[in-house]
Amino acid sequence: MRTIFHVDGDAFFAACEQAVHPDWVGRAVITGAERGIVSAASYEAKAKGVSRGTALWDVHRIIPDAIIVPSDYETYSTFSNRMFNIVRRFTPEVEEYSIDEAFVDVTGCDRMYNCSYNELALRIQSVVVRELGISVSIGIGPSKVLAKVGSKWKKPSGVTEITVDTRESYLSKLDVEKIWGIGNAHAARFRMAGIRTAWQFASMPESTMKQSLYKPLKEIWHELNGTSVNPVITSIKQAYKSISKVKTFTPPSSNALYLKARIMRNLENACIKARRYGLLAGSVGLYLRKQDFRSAYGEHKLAIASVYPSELFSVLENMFDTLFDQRALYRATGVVLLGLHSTGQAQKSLFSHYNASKKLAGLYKSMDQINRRYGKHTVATGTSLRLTHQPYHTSSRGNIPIRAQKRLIGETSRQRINIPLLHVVV
DNA sequence: TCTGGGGTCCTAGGACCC
DNA sequence: TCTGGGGTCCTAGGACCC
Repeated sequence: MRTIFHVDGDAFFAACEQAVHPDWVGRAVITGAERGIVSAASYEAKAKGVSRGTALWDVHRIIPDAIIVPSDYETYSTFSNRMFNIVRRFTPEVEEYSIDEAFVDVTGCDRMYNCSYNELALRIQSVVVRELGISVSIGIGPSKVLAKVGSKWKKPSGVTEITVDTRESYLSKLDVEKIWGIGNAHAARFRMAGIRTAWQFASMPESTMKQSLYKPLKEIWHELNGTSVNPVITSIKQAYKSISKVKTFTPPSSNALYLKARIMRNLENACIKARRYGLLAGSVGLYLRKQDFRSAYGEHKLAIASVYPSELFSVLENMFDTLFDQRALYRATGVVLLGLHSTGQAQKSLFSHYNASKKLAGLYKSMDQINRRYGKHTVATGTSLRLTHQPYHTSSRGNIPIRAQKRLIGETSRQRINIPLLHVVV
C-alpha cells in the first residue's frame, strides 16, 4: 500500500502576486488581464463571488477596487520551482504535475521522520508558507486519485487524509464528474445509468467496471478503491510529443487566401518552438475551426521529418484543400507538429535531401537569430505576408482583420523587401 | 460560462502486408 | 478468383486536463 500526497497551491497565481506585493495581501487580486477572463482569483475575491472564468467586466462590477493584473508566468514558475524544491527536501519522489501541483510518493516517510503522514503534511505546509509566503493544501491517500480528492476537500491550507476505510464518507459527497479524469461526457452517461456520486462509481462491481471499454475509467475505479495504478513519475518530462499553435481571429472568414496565411503563421510559430527545443516533426496536423465551433481536422505523416515552414506548408496546403468548405465561416486555424523527435535522430537516408536541408537549417538558424533580436516575425515566410498585406476580397462584412490594419499603419515607416521565400521587414 | 490556448492518452476503422 | 487470419501503421476524432 502506497501513501501519496497531492500538494496543490491555493489560488496559486493570485497568491504569488500577493507574495510579491505585500500590500496586496488581504485584497481582491485577479490575474488574467491579458485574456479578459479570470485566470486566478485570491480568496478575498472568491469570497465576493468571483471565480475562474468570470469575465473581467463582471469583476469590475462586483469588486470595483479589485487589483487586476496580467499573468506573469515567469514569476509563477519561480515560485513553482521553489515549492517543488521544498517538497524535495523531504523526499525525492516528487512528480511536478503542473505549475502549482505535485504528487509525492511519501510511502515510508512516516517511519523515516517518526511522525504521522498528517504531521508530515503540516510540516511541508509550514515551510512553504514561511519561505514563499504562499499556502498549499495537501491531500493524502493510497492513490493519486484519492490524494487529489483530498487536496481539493478543504482549501486553503487544508490537510485531508483519505484511507480505504474512510473513503466512502468523502466519495459519497462528491459528484462523479468532480473526479480527476471523469469529464462531462462520461458523467452524462453515468447519470443515465443512475450513477451520480463518486462512491456509486467506485462501488460498482468489478465485473461491471471491466466491461467499460475506456481504459482510464478502469484505472480511476481502481484508484478510488485504494489500489494505486498510476505511479508517481519522478523523472522530468523529457520532451514534447506534440507542439500546437491555434489562434482565433475576428471576424470569422471564409477567404481561403487569408486562412492559408493564418495557417502559415501558425506553422511558423510552431516551428520556432520546435527548433528552440531541437525537435523535428514526423507528422503535421491541421485544424480548421468553424464559427459554430465544429472542427475539421487532418493529419499527415511526412516522408521526411522537418521543422521548416517552407518544407511543411505545401503539405498543409493540400490538407487545407480537402478540409476547406467554401460555404463555412472559420473562426480559428491551428497547426500541430506531431511525431516529434530530437534533431540528432533525424534520418539521413535521402542524401540529396539531407544536403538541401542543411542549407535550410542554416537559413532558419539565421532567421531565428534575427527574430530573437529584432522581434518575432521580422523575418517571416512570404505566405504569411497575406496576413498583413493583401487586400482580401471580402464578404459583405469585410474580412481585413483589425489587427492587421493597425499593423499596416504602425509599420509604414519600415521598408519591406520581398524575396520569393522570405519576407523581411527592414 | 456560448467558448482561449496548449497539451496527453485512448480507440476505432481502414489500408496494407504477409 | 476467392478465401483465412493476423499484425502494424495511419488517420480521425473523442475525452480530459491545466
